This record gives sequence, structure tokens and C-alpha cells, in this order.
Amino acid sequence: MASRPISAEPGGAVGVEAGASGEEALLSDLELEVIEMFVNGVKLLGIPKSVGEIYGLLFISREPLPLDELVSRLKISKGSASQGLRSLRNLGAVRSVYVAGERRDFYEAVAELKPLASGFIKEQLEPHLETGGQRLERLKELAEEEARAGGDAEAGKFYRDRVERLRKWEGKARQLLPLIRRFLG
Amino acid sequence: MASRPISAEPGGAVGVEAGASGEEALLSDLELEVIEMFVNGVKLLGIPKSVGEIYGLLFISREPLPLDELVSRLKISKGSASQGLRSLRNLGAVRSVYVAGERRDFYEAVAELKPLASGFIKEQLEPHLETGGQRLERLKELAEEEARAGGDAEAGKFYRDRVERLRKWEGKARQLLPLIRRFLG
DNA sequence: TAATTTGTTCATTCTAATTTGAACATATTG
DNA sequence: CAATATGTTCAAATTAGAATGAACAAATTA
Repeated sequence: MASRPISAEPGGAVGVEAGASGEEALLSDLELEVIEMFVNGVKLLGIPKSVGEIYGLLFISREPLPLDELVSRLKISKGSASQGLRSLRNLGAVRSVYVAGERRDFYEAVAELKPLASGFIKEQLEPHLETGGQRLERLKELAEEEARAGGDAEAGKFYRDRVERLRKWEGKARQLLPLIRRFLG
Repeated sequence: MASRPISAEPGGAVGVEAGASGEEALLSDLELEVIEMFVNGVKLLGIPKSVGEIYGLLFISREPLPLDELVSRLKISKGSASQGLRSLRNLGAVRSVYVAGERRDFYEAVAELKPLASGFIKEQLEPHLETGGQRLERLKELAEEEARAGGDAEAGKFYRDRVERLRKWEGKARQLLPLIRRFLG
């Protein structure tokens, strides 16, 4: 019951526009459109296309799907599917579901905005803030050196101002992330 | 007076780590560090490295710089510099400055967070929201078709819910952008 | 007007990142 | 245990996107 055969797809007719050889209507128009939307979306976030495809298909699927169905329906490699699912699990964008009497792992999309945003912020954004913070310390030292070595008082002021600015930006970013989280929650 | 010769750089010693052939100390350690910071930053926003380099150098330069100095100091091609400056102007991240008695165009970084954020939102994010909005309409139709064609009432409910969710997400995004703008302003 | 300077454009080249697929590991079944 | 099913890993192929540089246009100077 769980892994519904691909021929039993609901209404939607052929998908996948003309072009290559053996088109077999693996995806309905609705699925195609949703997937495309997510592919666009994740690209904006710097996440690879295949990950968007996987999430998109899971998002619009009524039942959880196993890896090999993602492979056959999306026509992506096993490797991509495996790695894509891992990223999505790490992001908290996909959860694995127990399906009775099935040996394969089944996955479904986490379709609530909050955990998605949180996962993305925690995994993709916060690490950068962290390393950025360290970098800023070194930067401050370099600016001081420059200010001292230069002899020129104007120069010192300028460099200190620039580094101070970067500090403020970082502070803003640190405040902003939780704010976004709360807003989407 | 304006296009200070590159040998007249302030304190900082050799930059550019070991490796390739003719290293010539075109960038001080401070400049190098700032540039690296911006290169990391823009990568996060899906903006090419060369653009980060250009903005970084302008940001930490006391005087406006002309295109050919960006080329020589950053060792990037004229093409990259030209295109990079254009993107930065479009983003509102760089402004051109009049320098008396100079034929070349000189540029300086816009170093206030607000216009930077606004430019990025307006140029990079809002266009996607726009096309996403159109896509959503088509999606809604497809979901209705699917719901009708499927015969299954459950299915209809599910697809409508999913599309409705996407609508809500888009709405949130539309609210969020101005909020971010205000916060950074 | 010819020569020079400055900047842009865009086809080609190069690079970084993604995708593939075969080899491998780990159950699971007969 | 051998055979099969499932999933992961990683070197190699592919692809998308960025950088290059030569050709061009426009402005300036001599």
C-alpha cells in the first residue's frame, strides 16, 4: 500500500516538456509546477537544484516516498538522491516515516515554515556569522597597526571607522536572525 | 593627486600568500583581510567573488578608485571590473565620484547598511517574489484541476492545503522584506 | 584627423560545484 | 551461506556560471 506504483498517479497527464527520448509521464503537471517552484526557491538560497526537486516532490506527495521512487520519478541518480536527502534531513526539511511492512526508508516533507526557516538559519547562516566574528577581531588588530604605522591621524580614524562599521553590521545580523525566526514562527 | 600610485600604499607589507610567480604587494594585509571578508559575504548572497573583491577594496580605500586601479591591484580583468562595477552601481553599493582634472571615472563604496540592504532586496529578492506570485496563480488552477479530476475528496483537500501553504509563505516573505529594511534602517 | 585613453561587450576559456555511477557496506531474505 | 535489496561514498564526468581578453565604441587630446 505504501509505495504506490508510479502508474497509479492521479489525474495529471504527461509532464516533462518535449525534447529527450523516452518521456513517460512520471510527474503530473501539478507536481512539475511545484517542483519547479522549489527549484527556483532553493537556487535563491544557494542550495542545489536536485535538493529542490526532492523537497518539491515530497512536498506535493500525499504519501511518504522512498529513495528509489525519487530516483525514478525525478530521473536523478541514486547518489544525488541519497546526498540530497541527507542535506534535507540536516536542514530539518524532511523527516523519515515508519511504514509498516516496508524495508526501505520513507520520507516526507516538513511543510511548516518555522522549522524550515530555523534549520536554514542554523545550518547555513549562523556558522558564517561565527567565523565572521573571529575574522573581525583580527581585522580590528590590523586596523590598529595600520593606524599606528601610517603616522597619519586621518588614516587611523578612517580605518577604525570602517572596522567599527563592520562590527555594527555583524551585530545587526545577529539581532536580525532571531527576529526573522520569531516573525515566521 | 587622485589616483595615488600603487607603490605609495600605507604601512601594510606584502599581501597575497606565497604561491604564484610575481607577487608585488599590491594590497596591504588590512586590505586583504577586508576583501576576503566581503568575498565570503557576497558568496553567501549568491554574488560573484569579483564583485566582493571590488566592493571590499573600495570599502577600505580612503580615496575613490578608477577602474584600472581595481584591475591592477586586484589582478582581475578589465571585463570583470567593468561588469562588477555595473552590478555594484545597480545595487546602489557604489557611487561614482567627480575627481577634478581626471578623465577616468572614480568610484567609492556606499558604506551605509540601509541602502545596501535596500538595493539587494529590491534588485535580487523582489523580482523573484514577483514571478513567484504569478506562478502561484497557475499552481492554484492546477491544484483545482487535480482536486476535481481525482474524484478523491481527500486528495482535493491535500492539494488545496499545499497550495494554500505556499500562498501563506509568499505572504510572509512579502511582509518580511520591508520589516528587514526597517530594522536595518 | 590620427593617436591615445577609457570603458563596454560578448564569445571563449576556465573554474567551482553538482551530478553521476560504479564500488562498497550493511542489512535482509530464502 | 548465497543472493538480493537498500543505501552510502567518492572519483570522475558534466554543467552552470564567472572570468578573461580581444574587438569595439566613444571620448579626448595632440
